[in-house]
Amino acid sequence: MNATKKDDSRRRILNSAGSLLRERGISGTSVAEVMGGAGMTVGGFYAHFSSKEALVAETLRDALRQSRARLAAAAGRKSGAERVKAMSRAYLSRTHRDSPETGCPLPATAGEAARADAAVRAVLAGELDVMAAGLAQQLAEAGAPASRSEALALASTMVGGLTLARAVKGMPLSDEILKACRDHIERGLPG
Amino acid sequence: MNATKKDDSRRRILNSAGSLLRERGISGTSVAEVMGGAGMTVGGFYAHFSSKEALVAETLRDALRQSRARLAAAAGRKSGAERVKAMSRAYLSRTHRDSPETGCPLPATAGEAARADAAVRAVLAGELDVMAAGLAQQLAEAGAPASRSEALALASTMVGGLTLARAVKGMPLSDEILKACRDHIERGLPG
DNA sequence: TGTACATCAGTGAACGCGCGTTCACTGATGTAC
DNA sequence: TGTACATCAGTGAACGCGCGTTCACTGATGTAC
Repeated sequence: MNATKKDDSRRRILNSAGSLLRERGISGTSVAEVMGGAGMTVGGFYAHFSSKEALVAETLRDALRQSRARLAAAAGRKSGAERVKAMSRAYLSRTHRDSPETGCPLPATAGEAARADAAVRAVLAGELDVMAAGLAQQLAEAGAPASRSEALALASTMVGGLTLARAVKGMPLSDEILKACRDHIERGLPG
Repeated sequence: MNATKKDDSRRRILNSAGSLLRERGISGTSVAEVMGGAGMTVGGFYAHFSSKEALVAETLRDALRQSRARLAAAAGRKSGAERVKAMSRAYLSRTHRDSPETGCPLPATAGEAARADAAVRAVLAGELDVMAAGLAQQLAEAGAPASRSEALALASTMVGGLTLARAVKGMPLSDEILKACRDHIERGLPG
């Protein structure tokens, strides 16, 4: 089963939606603009997705997986506390703050997700769970007790810190928040 | 200088906007609905505020102050680590998660704030700074080193945790996130 | 090899709707004399 | 005390616009014979 032209179009739609969603959130992203970014016009959209909500759910899943893969790549071959530290530094970096369109979709979308439909929220829950499991494993390897609980708190600090840093971007407080979260996380790691 | 009828109307507009903004975020809140909630019609709005953005900035300042006062009330006469613990428990509670319209405006608005105009972001920075200073003082009283930095990380964990808990509201993961953040914060407190 | 036909991804214009903002007007209130 | 006038908060309809979604159509591609 080769990749058809339609599969290719769908990929381009998801990539376009991925960038826009990360940069402007759910309500800030229009179907027409997504299609434009994919090199097509609005009318063709419904041959690929049944609604904007369906697109958002698919795109979020896709973007969250990409984001996890990126973080894993940033951590290289490290493991345990060193791996968590590398991930925290990559996530809470100025680069990540200033390049939302290629990063984690949560800062731009998590607030809106509370009001999104069930499919969107289910995707979020599923991907968050995978993310937490991965972090918990590294924390357990590092010898941390209550590693799953710690992993969820870690994720909350990273998402909250990046969200607040972006909200005050351009002011000294922004860098200060990133550094504070990085330091806090590193201080809490075993070893 | 008595409170005039106009002052009273302005107050009602701010209160209405305060509830809606906390519940639905910036783009989810319309000027017409705000005015309806204040018992008036759309047309009168511009006698009180020059634009929706101006209303959002004023409302955010107002709501953030209210939220700080509420947290302070929840902590009663406690001080130091005990005070921080009480605030963390109140902030990361199921009640707060399930009653956004009377709580902290950050979870619903911080993601959007990154794309809001300078006035909105300046209000956020100012109020965050006051919040951090207050927390830092309690942490310093409790004997924590780097208390300002810790205060910023604490705020990030609370905002991030509540945002994620709301995004997956109705699923077991939601309660789990709240508890994980509370436990993490309490584990990090001196004493 | 060539012709006729079916399929279907994508186009482009249109739809109804809600948005932020504007504006001519109303009607209650306060001041001037 | 009573009358004329100015003020101005609030009304309600209208504006232009962008949104998500629909739909008749196009034109490239593949299959049948």
